[in-house]
Amino acid sequence: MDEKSLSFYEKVFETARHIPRGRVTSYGAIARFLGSGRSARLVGYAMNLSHMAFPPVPAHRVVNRNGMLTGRMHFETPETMQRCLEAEGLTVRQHQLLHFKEHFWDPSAHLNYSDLFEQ
DNA sequence: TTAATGACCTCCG
DNA sequence: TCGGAGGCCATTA
Repeated sequence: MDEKSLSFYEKVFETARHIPRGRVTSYGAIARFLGSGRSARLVGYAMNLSHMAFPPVPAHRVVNRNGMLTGRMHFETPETMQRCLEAEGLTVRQHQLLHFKEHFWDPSAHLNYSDLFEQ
């Protein structure tokens, strides 16, 4: 599969893999980076499939716009997502990320779409 | 082919 | 400032 055949969710995977350890981003931020800021739901759908993706996708670093761990139910156990984040130095309270803004990592500010998907 | 679904976001009252 | 409703678009049945 060449870069042009990359489906939307494969681009989501590739973007998510670039999220630095200890940082997080949002579905909407990824959607905007991929060119369709209104496709945030598709990013969520893509994360559903990320379990069988290889290389692995750090899906736990993707939360919703408020820093809530809305996707925790889709991990092996509802605690998995929180544990992964805490293992990276983040603090989770009531299924919500503390200091979300400070740890927020915006793909469109650190990555270049052309570099990733168009060489 | 049509209809329904979804780990969301934004706008409007 | 807060809450509700609509919209978006790929994938699956």
